[in-house]
Amino acid sequence: MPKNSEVSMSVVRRLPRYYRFLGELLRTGVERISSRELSVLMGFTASQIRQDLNCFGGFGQQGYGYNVVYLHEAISKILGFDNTQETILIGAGNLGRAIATYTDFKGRGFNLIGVFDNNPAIIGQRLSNCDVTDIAELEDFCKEHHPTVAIVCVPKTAAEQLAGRLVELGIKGFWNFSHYDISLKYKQAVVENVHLSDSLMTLCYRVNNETE
Amino acid sequence: MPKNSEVSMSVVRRLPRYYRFLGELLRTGVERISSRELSVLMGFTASQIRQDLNCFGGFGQQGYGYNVVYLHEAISKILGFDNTQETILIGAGNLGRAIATYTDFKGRGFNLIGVFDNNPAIIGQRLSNCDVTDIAELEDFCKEHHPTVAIVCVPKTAAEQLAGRLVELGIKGFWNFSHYDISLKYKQAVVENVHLSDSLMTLCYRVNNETE
DNA sequence: TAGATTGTTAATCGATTAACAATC
DNA sequence: TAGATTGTTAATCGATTAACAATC
Repeated sequence: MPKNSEVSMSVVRRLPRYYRFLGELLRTGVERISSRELSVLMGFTASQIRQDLNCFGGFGQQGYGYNVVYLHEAISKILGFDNTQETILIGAGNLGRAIATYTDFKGRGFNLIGVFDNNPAIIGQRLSNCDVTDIAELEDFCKEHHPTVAIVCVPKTAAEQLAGRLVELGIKGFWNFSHYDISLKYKQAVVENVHLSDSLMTLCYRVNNETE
Repeated sequence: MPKNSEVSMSVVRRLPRYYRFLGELLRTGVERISSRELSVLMGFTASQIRQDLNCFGGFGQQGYGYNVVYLHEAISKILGFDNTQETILIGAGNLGRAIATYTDFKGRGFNLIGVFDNNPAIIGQRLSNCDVTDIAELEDFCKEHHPTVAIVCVPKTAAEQLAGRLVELGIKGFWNFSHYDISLKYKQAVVENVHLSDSLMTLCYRVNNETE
């Protein structure tokens, strides 16, 4: 098995998709599947599937294919779902509330332990098993509970001010919904950006150019 | 200028980022910028920036660089913001409501004209200038107003049932928040997926493997 | 004019696909 | 054993970077 750091981002970003489709097969009661069959379901080439999986080890068997239960479990381990990250959410506006409510943190290796906001009208409300807390208490909270991941659902300017503070407090990973580019200044941080408006702009281009 | 269809997806997906950074420069009052300066701000190489922009035409001037106002406006045109797409939102749960409230549709070439749900408790509520309407009225509405884009904020199974119906009714573009893979069955549709849980799983992997 | 910076071609790099020997 | 399908190497394809002549 190659060292994980050698695995390219292209491959890593396909892992969740494998996990989703295998989960589906699992629920359907499918026992084994070949890279060929999986390629039809997922819209990848069989070659790519075998290549991708072999970055992490040999999970298949010649002449048989892949055992669905075993492969699903293996990918869950690779993604690191059994190593829980203590997580905080910053910003409990519309988007933050939707994220907190909608997301299955527990099943994905995260444990939401705190929600913060600066709006007095929101502070004190209950959200996904957490009391929305004044952002002023962020330092105290982190020193006590040592979260490693932060979900950033605040406007750009607020994110700009928060990022350094969060890195300082030991946050290693960011699920970033703001337009502030955390990675540019904090190179060591792991940042997954969800730029909704970028996605919408791309859709605009494509609707105008791909449908003729 | 090459035909748009020749422009690769990699380039298209960077356009919104250019637009965002140029908008920022615009607000800061910066008049001109070189690909070198922009590369430092954005974290792309200067070479890539020039290469990308030249897919759409020569917007710069040797020895000068790029005029910020002009380039910003040009990218807005390329993205197609001046050609408004009539848009409907399906699913007014937590996520749908956040999307409807949070998103600047008007500034991005979209016009939200209808919101649909099947939950009687939600139908009739007011959301982003629309009355939440019973999904049963989808056909009548589309035949009258001819929307071209649908935002899908419903669970996987509902999306699976809806997709064909929407394509049938003339929807060309999908902003898809569900885990149903619309493209697999409807090849002609333009689909932008926002797979939040995939993004979170990727973060899980990276936090576990990139921070040692 | 001299300096700067683009537009564009060529070189490099990485990712995907094809092919096939190994093996269940 | 024969058939199927993997793991893996080699070939192809596409995207990024480097270089530089054109030109403002």
